[in-house]
Amino acid sequence: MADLHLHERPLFKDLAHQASAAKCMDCGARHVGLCDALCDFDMQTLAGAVQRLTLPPGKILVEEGTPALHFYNITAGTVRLFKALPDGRRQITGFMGAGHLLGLKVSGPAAEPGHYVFSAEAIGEVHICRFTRASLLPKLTQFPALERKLLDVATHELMAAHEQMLLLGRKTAIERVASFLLAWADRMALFPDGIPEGKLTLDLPMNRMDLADYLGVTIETISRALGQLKKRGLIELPHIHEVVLLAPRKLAALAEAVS
Amino acid sequence: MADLHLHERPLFKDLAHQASAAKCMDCGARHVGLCDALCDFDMQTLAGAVQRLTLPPGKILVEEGTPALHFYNITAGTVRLFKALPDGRRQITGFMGAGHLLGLKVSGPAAEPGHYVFSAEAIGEVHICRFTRASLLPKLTQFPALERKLLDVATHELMAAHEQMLLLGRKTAIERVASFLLAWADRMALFPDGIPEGKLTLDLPMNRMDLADYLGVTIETISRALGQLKKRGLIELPHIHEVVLLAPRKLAALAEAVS
DNA sequence: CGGGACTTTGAGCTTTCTCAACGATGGTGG
DNA sequence: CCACCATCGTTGAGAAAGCTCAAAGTCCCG
Repeated sequence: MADLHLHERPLFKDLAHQASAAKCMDCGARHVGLCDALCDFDMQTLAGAVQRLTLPPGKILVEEGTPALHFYNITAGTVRLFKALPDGRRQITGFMGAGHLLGLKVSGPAAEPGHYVFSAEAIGEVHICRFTRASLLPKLTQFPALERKLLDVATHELMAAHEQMLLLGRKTAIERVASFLLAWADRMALFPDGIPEGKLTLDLPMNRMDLADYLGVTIETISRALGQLKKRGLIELPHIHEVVLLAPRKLAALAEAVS
Repeated sequence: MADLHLHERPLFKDLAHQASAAKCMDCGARHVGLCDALCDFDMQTLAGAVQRLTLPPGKILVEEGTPALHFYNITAGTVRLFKALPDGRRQITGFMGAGHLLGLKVSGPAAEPGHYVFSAEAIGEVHICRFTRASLLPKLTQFPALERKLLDVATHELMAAHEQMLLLGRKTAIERVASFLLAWADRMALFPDGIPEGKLTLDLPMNRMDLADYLGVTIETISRALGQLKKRGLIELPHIHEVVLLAPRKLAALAEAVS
């Protein structure tokens, strides 16, 4: 509703500070992800268990049903999370960007091994920081602040998930697309003071197929809905991966079926 | 997939033990909800801030957008959680039963006041144990075990939410109903050793409208899907609020689109 | 026994999907 | 530098799943 624009926002946006010494200390996501909750001393001990990796487009990070061995902290790029049915139908459950932690949701209690309950693939090139679950989980009990942060993250994702259920269960195609564009703009921190009146440019790293599988429709429907929004003067599409919101407020009214 | 039947299960099922002294000590949900994580001593201090209430059918516990003042621990009955659009469309995001904690998801960081992001109503008569967020939140920092339990709960709900997204975004009406029946059976702890071969009776406290709004279809579609399942010999409908699963395995194959 | 709320069933309609063709775009090699 | 090719996106026409509207059937409760 009124605070739709709050939902998909990543929890941490301050990329400013930079340390300099060890692997973790000069990480771009140092003050973005949960690493912030580990004190510097402990960061040193964690750094030993950490791998920084660069993944090519399409690279599979996580496959549903495989043993959950790692956490992934995304430092650059975008990842799609999804679940699939045996006949190939796919539902993308979220897009994760810099500062997001991957691997929280596994079957069984959080403290036990378990298996991943989703798959994850890189969209475009992705930089991640990977560490074993075994190395982080003990830290949880040691640093309550870390657990608190994980709880905040989980709670936040839960709210976004419920908003998405409303979208998938009850919104029309065009409302879904409008809602997505606004949520994406908000997540990119483009709404510091609420939804603005004027125009606003968005970069969409994902392709139409991803969008379709995220919004529970087909690529043709995505294409037609975007066309419709363009025809109504609500957006422009300068490039395939770029959308200009011409009237964000009107888009919001459409997304929430106000009027 | 294979572990669909794991998802909707409440975390705690052992209703056996009974204490006897104070308000909390003889609570039926004492070893079911998160109270288990508070030591007995602290339970006493919490008991002072607790109200046990009995709610009539249809009673609104929580209204979306209002300040989040309380946590609710459900001790008996079933509650529907939902989000609604201004024009009245409604999406039920979950059904909560005995042992479930309500009020975790609010806007803003978990430690701040914030507002509820969902509404909640009693289905049938519901018994709850209500306490203020203000009284519980300090306990979080004090008892890390409590925070851990909340994290487990949130993680578990997140998995269920993602499973539901797959259902809402990609499954047909009949697959949705089949999936729901299995998830509900599992949640009622009827699958201790996986999905059985033989028949199995379920009580459905909610009406068709609730089912429809949970599964993202209309009541007519629910009715037709149940009729279809009956015609195929997969279920029986002795009463409106009772379903007999005649062939749970076949139902599971249908729910996951296997074959 | 009657009334209201809920459920089922039926008929026609709408939205979205499917299938197919066409168009754009970006990368590659000549 | 351009032409070609593969991939991705758009557009159109017909089909289908599910929705809407309407009527009849059930069930519960007083």
